[in-house]
Amino acid sequence: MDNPKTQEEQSHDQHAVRLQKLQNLRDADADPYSGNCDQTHTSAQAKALYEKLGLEETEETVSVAGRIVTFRVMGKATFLKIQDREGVLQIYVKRDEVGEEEYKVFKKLDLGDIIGVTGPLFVTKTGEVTVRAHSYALVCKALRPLPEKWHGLSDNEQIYRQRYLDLIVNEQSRNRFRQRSAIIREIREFLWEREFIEVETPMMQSVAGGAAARPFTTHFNALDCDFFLRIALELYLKRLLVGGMDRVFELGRVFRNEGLSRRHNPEFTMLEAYQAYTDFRGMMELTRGLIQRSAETVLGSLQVARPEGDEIDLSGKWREVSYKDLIREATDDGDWFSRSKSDKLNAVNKLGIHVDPSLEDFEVTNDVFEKLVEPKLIQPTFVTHIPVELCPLAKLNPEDPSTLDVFELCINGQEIAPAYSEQNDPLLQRKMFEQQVGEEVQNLDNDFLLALEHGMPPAGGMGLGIDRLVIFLTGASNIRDTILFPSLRPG
RNA sequence: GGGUCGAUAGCUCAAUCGGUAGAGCAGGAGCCUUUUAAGCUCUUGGUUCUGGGUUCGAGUCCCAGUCGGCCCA
Repeated sequence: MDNPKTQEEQSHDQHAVRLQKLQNLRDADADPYSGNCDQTHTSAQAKALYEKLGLEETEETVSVAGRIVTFRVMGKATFLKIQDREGVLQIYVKRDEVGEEEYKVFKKLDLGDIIGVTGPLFVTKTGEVTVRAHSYALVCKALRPLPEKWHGLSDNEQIYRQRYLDLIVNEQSRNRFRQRSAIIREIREFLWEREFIEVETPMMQSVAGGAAARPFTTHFNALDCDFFLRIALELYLKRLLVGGMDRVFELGRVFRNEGLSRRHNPEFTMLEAYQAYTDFRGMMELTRGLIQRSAETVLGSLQVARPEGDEIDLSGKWREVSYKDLIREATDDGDWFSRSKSDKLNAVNKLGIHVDPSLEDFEVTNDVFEKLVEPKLIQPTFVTHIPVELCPLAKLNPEDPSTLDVFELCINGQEIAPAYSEQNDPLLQRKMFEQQVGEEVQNLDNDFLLALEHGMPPAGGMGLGIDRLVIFLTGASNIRDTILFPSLRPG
């Protein structure tokens, strides 16, 4: 069945060699895609079983399954390792145990093939728990070779475009996405325990409100009109507050038609939670508890390591400081907020940052915040008393109506979670929306304002950027390392 | 969008001043019945991202483009 000449000619072309191997199997009536195999134990369970029995060799038989990641033929015996969702397990195959003919076929297996193996456990003389194969079954022939076993896959582009290869080969990446899942699970558990209910609201909206960002546009054929992908969850969740859902949250994708960077992906995952009869102070407790719980469960610690070397300490209460104090400190100017815009621009240049002179006064200050303050807020910090211009959806601070009853939580040099005492005065809300004319595509959501007029209970609301939370909890250096399939130009 | 760096075998990477494109792993043919990045012998494998240009000669220099990384907006 082998044609040595053909194989020799094609030995450089691994795809062709594997196609030939597949054909040989089919010719022998052994289609590797038609069957399945048992999995009584995962790799970790098999090892645990052996530890529990504590025997040098046991007759306990296990069936395991996974992808072949190493394959060492030593003549009439072979060691190989299979990888399943929990890790890697060694398999030992002896010619004398599986039979001469079977062993010949077995040796044609390739790295990347998926097999099932049944046999008893033993430990090798170097101490590794191993399955002594009584039988095996090829259940999927891989036609493409795996990336290199030692260096793995390091080409960024291939990692993102062919994430499956990254996941097969790079354990760190595998772990990071498991952690992401665990974090999200903890967030849900935390909110469910506090009697929040989870909802789903429209992703396609005729008015994309709730934030200042440019939306993606799409066309709704049946209605023959343009729709927008949502940029925030806020306005629909507040409608649900009006509807009597006093504790409500949504965890889902939002879309912002803006640039890509180390910290921005156009589609990203947001949590928003709203709780009636509390305010932004209540949200402070909620947000802190939620992040502490995630860190504790997923990392087992409230001290989070950073790639930069230092640690983030999430324990205890977190620092609270007003926006204005931070600005005065960063500009070393106690009278910053009484200066004219041109004075501010002059001062900003001296601080060594570039600011667009056509910006509004408050935007100049906010640029200072984003460029000089935020990057330095490594330890968790609730920034409070944010200027009224920056958000039209929050209640004014009673003592200083030029600021809002809100906080912006910064950790790891990034803003990660804003929270408000939600504005529920329908007339004032309308006025604040109307003053926002200069903002990017932020049309007036009249339907939302109508809902407010029916009465929304006083409430605290918070939003949490899940990707950014995952960045710092997992020590990733880039948002793309926390998103399985980040946005890329079509290749 | 601007700046900058990069793209070489399936993967990870070399290639001096512009002078015959190499290695390790993977692959192929063998040896090897407890290996650990197994080992040993032999061996296949290239549109050097694409398209132009300079040159006797281009992976290398120049121009344009594609994709990606980083920094900035």
